[in-house]
Amino acid sequence: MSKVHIMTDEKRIERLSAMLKRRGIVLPAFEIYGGVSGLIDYGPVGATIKRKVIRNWIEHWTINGDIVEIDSPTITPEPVLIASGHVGEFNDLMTQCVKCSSAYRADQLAEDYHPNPDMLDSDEIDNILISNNIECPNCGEKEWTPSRPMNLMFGTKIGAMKASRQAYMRPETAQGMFMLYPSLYRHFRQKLPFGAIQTGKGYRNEISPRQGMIRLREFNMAELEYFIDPKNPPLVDISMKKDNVSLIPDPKGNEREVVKLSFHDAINQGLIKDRTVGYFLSRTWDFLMNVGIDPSKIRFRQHEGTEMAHYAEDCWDCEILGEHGWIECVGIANRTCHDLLSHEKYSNSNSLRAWREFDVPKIESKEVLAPNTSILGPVFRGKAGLVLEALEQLKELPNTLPFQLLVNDGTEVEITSDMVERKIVSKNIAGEWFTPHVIEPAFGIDRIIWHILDHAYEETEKEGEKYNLLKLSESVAPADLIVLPLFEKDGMGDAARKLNSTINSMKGITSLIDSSKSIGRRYARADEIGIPWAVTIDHTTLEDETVTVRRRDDQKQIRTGIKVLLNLINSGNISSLF
RNA sequence: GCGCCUGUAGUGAAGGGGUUAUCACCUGAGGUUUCCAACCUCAUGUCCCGGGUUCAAAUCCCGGCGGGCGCACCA
Repeated sequence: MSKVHIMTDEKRIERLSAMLKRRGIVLPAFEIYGGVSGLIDYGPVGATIKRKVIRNWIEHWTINGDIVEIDSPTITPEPVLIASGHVGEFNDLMTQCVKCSSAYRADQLAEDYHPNPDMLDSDEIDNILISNNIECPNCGEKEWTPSRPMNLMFGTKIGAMKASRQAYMRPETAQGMFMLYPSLYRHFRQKLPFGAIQTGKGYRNEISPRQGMIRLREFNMAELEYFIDPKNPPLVDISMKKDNVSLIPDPKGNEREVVKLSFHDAINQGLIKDRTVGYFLSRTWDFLMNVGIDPSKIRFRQHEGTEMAHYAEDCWDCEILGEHGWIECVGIANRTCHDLLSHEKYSNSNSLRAWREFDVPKIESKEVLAPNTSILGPVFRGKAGLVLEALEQLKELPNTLPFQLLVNDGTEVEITSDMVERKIVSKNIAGEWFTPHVIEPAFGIDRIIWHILDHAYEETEKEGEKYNLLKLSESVAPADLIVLPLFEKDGMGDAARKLNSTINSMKGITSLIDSSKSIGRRYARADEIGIPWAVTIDHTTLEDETVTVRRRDDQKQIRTGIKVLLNLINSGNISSLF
């Protein structure tokens, strides 16, 4: 990742983090036992925000019907991750230069001294480093720390004792979608394109988790695998996408400059090469708008060849600017057929393909030597199968019979004219099997939530005092509204409780109630956790069934009837009051 | 993993080898109050963990754990 130095306001991060902790949004996990780096809790307020972000994400992708949700285990048997490449990629031995602390893959240092260094264990490879006086490429020193495997996956065992199988906590949810490909293919009536999404936990045993919620050891992922026929890519229409976005394309000419273009133009000008990738970039943009990310703090950056993941053919990151600088929050990769092909190879399954029908069936006719098995069989006995195979594979037919046929076991046999019949066979070929390509948008939910909070957090002043508010989008706010009795007495408290339970009985609507301390303080508390609307019950309410509705973002208040308000809440349209 | 800095109520801070660790805000109970963190009374709650030095450790030392930054690593 290119280094980006942004002036970050560390004090603001501290104040924001303190608020998140104080208000039960995001907290360090296991804190009474000292905490564990890279693990966090979402508290009573944060868990709701997280759930709403994920729900928005699921609805965003499933709305067209071509994408379905699945859910698979986090514990994954080793062969799956061998096929996916994770075991190989993650099990490298690392060593460090004692002098300058540069870290290297030990097998790469030992490359010239052993034919197959990645097969060695750490003692063997340490010996090679010492006995060959291998120098540190950085400082030239020849002293190395003992090498150790840098396995970024959490290992575990399925079952006990001898019967147990090696397994890992999944490092990504994507493999679950590939495992279910056969089921998805049937579900979608064997027609591409289609996709599957999954949200859930992923695990990476990071060497040094940093930056709060940015690099976690257990984190929330949301991934989409969209399967396409590369020869008939889906028709996507993004002509409506006129918003200008910031793009940093991979330069052929070594320029890494931000280009402001609409997705539509970026595709038409060839800046985004794959239309389908472009479509998902624009849909990603839409999602980030929905959950309240600041559009001026988003950019899409194409990976350079060297940083491309081991599977990806083309890759764009969506980066979001926050207090930690530009952070990769979404990766959109064209993984091509890599995963399905690899699983097909390792699992011996033949159901990881799709059928492509030709527009016009192909008629293939060729001249063959059709075997007469009643003669061939008795003559060649055990070898007959090999002979048949060799006959079928024959590229050029002999002009005359008998002839010498080379069989797969290296021997030659004589084929006489009574054993075969020369004839022309024609075959009607309606289509072909192929391995679909897959486009993968992968979202880091925790990173997105951090930026939602970061962008929504506003520090202002009110009558000389500091005043914080969280201007969350209604779609991710921890509650839709809060009901506040001006006072507990004279029946206002009862009226508030009644209204609150009426609102909460509406499907999908969450209302809170708060009656402790002064009204100003309660507004402040609600503002700080981002509740967009406050409904206040006062003396007038008791007389004429009206309440005041207060808008978080400008503290404006409007008086309206309870019945009118209930209708607006139900239709999600409170803002039309203002 | 290395280096530098760091850890005191829920939050933010002060202090510091010796009686009962200080302050503000927050939180809770009661009072007061006719819409934006008001006020009064009372209450709850803290020295990250382990070891060492010492008559005595929250304070000094060592280690661990956590946090921040830099280097390295990072799908």
